[in-house]
Amino acid sequence: MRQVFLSIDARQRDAWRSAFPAARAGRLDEAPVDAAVIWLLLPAEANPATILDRLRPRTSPDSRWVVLADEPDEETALAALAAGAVGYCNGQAAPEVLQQVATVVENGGLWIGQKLMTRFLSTTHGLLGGRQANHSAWRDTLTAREQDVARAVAAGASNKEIARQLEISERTVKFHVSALLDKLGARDRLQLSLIINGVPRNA
Amino acid sequence: MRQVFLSIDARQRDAWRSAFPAARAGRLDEAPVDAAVIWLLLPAEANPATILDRLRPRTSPDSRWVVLADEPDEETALAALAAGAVGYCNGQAAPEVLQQVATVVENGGLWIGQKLMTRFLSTTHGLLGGRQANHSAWRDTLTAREQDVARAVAAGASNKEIARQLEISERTVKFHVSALLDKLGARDRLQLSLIINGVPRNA
DNA sequence: CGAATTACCGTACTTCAGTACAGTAGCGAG
DNA sequence: CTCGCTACTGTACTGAAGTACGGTAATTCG
Repeated sequence: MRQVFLSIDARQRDAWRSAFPAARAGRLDEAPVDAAVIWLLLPAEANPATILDRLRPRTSPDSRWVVLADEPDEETALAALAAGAVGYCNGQAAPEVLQQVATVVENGGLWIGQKLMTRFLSTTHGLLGGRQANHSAWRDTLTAREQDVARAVAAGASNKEIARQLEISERTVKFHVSALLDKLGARDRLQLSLIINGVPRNA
Repeated sequence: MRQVFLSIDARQRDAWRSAFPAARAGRLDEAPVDAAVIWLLLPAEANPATILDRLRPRTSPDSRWVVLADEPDEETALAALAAGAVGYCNGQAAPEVLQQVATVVENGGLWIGQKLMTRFLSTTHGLLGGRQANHSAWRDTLTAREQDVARAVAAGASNKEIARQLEISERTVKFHVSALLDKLGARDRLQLSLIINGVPRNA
């Protein structure tokens, strides 16, 4: 049996069900589990480490774990991976995505999702003292002044505030903002801030 | 063409060659590159960020990058991933491993190798341990519905889009957004998104 | 020199966000 | 049963964001 789905209360995930129609679902405290990939739906407050540790003796040493979370967050992802999981993704993900995850982890890969990855990396990179000349992807298309405005927008400033900060008219701020939206393909300043802050938009 | 192998001096990798006999190899500074997976053999002293940034405009935005290193190290791995690579592995790896890496990254996965992964995690985990009260701080003040709206706003959706997503009227979305701004002390939805996305506040 | 780029500013306009001030309805606690 | 909380909706309004025209001045580059 390749895939098994486990949850605490035998809750079912429709997306998962349709991704792997032939697979089995069960409860966490069940008898020995044998599968290539074991999917775990954990409640938000649960500690992945404890659960994985309790489960490990009842499973084959070479099965691969994927933790599903309804509200993924960085900390839990780290905890899950540290506890031996090789995948961490949103429980509401589309069936196609889940199948992709399966392919990846079965082949020895690691899946933590694009969104988590970015945040994860930005945090880590800063903490490790890496020089932050990294996300220059957006930077090199922009002029110096546009970068000033971009930073201010990304920090949540209004046009009026930016105008005061840079000592230019509000009209000129709008001018630069429009250029930024155009160059970076954003619809409004919020999406602009997501791009600049490295938060990818969802599909 | 699915795989392309690039290096600075047209050096060849036998392992890679036999993993993908049909694929093409070339030099870094070549004309536009189009491939699903682009393999990059970088010298130890090179900065992955610089090279990837220089290369990015000449490639399709949805190609996946794998950086090969003769002497893999944690810092370079981080730099490569931060610069947009989705794989980092030893250039001397066996063909079977390389094919596995290809499968993983083509399916949207991330490959950084078992050894690096463990070191990586232990470092990160320790560093992140301290500062963790922030992410769920906003969650427990909010009702279930407010959290739905909060997530959508943070992702950059407009009121109209959220209304469609949640199947409620635009007016109700505004209602929830106002409650969110009040509860979380944000001035507008941009600041709200910064709070929810965990982007630190500056002046 | 002309052309392109950058930075700057103005008025007028449309669209959206957010608030004010209403209201209905369900549900659980005291 | 009333009180409080939550979810939902409506109309009307203000102000901000963003666009569409317009313009001047300085710089670099072929």
